[in-house]
Amino acid sequence: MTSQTILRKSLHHELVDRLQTLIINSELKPGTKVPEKQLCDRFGVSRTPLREALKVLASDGLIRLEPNRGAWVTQVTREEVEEVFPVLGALEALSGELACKRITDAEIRQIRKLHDRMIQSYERRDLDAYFDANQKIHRAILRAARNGTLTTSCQALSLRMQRARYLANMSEGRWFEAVQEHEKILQYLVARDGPNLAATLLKHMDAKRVSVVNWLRLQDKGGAG
Amino acid sequence: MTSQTILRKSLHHELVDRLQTLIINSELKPGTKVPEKQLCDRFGVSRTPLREALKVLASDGLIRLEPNRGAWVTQVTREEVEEVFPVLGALEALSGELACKRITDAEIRQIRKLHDRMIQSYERRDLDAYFDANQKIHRAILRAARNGTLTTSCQALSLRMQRARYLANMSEGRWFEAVQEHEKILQYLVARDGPNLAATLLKHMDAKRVSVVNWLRLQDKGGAG
DNA sequence: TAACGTAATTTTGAATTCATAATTAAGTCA
DNA sequence: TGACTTAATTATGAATTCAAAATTACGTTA
Repeated sequence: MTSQTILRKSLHHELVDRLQTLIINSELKPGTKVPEKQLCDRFGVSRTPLREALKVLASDGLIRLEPNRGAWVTQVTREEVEEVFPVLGALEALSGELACKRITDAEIRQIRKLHDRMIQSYERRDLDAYFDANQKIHRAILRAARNGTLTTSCQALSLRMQRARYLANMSEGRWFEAVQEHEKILQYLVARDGPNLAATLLKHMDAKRVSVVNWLRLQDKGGAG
Repeated sequence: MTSQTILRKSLHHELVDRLQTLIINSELKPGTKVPEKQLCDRFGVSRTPLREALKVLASDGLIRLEPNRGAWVTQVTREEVEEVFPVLGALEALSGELACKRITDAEIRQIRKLHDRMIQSYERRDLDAYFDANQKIHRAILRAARNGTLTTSCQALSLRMQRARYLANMSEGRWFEAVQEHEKILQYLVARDGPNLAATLLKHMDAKRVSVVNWLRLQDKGGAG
């Protein structure tokens, strides 16, 4: 039993969470093998619940199971990005549309706060803080849509892009553009203008796709990340 | 080792498929407990791979895991239907849009064949054959969209609705309407008219939602299914 | 030394075992 | 009889064990 030993109710569920975190923080690096034994030691669990968690992560596309060769952390490929972002775009557009119908004034105030914080992070050029606030805004809109299935689907896909998205240090120009888009997002949300919010979120997501694809292209050329 | 014993490579993966089938065919009935031991006997496997499969099915929402109380087949509730269909609508709309950009003439010919078969099934009032052709059409459009992620997401959600959808014996009026919608779907696909195909698929899915919700309402009142 | 083949080791997949929690059955008392 | 305890049984969650596959280490030969 190490200090990190897990004590919560459903072991495999907790492990799913923890492993997701490790993958997003790229403590488990894309393209590498999932060190089963090492993780068992680290979390103080046996292989059974760990392997249960791996099956779930595999069905979410975060790892790939190779028969008799173990589990591998999946790479974020260009093909995957080109697939996932359009789907994410459609889902976020829907979330915007639903949110406009259901969001409360209090929730809008909350989002405005997050928005302001995001703008301040932008002005400081603090990418980490920017992404944090950004993500919280998208999540808040999703929550306002009052659709758990939508939330789950979005988050699953988001997760797959997150590694890449975090690493995609945007160009100064793209960053400015993204901030402008967010001004519109807030504006349409306040106006409860579903169609325009949906369209803006869709465009926003497509721009993100382009940004991430560009970054991947650089990665391929430039070598190490 | 019974006659149904599974021999394929990845046991848990095969079990995920088989259990999904059992649930869709409601051989495992909504609201009932998943008979772990019985299934192990039936498939000639031990509890380990079966339980791995159950974790995956739980993450897809087909079953619910209650700590220390086993796995239960989830009910199709009205709330779930109201959540899932809008998401499915958005995804199918996207699939239509993408399909229009990418579908080949050969694929359209194939879909036309399925369409004709569906119409014939309608004229015979053969609901099973109708649903079969219907589903194949939707899958063919999805395939033409050339987006594996979209396909996976759609099918996961579809699966959750399938039990309900099959059982939703449509009213004569609704059935006629659905057929009309499918005529438009084929038409827009042939014309490669993405926006209109998307809109039609969205409407189609929303009508399905209404139909399923109505059927659930009857279930609640009338008792047994 | 480099390529190949074989033995030792490790890893994987899945069955089995084991402690604990939940359920059922049996017994007690009003 | 019917509510409440308590004991027996069963089911669950997770560790352990075991056979088979893959990998590594080693030795042989050209």
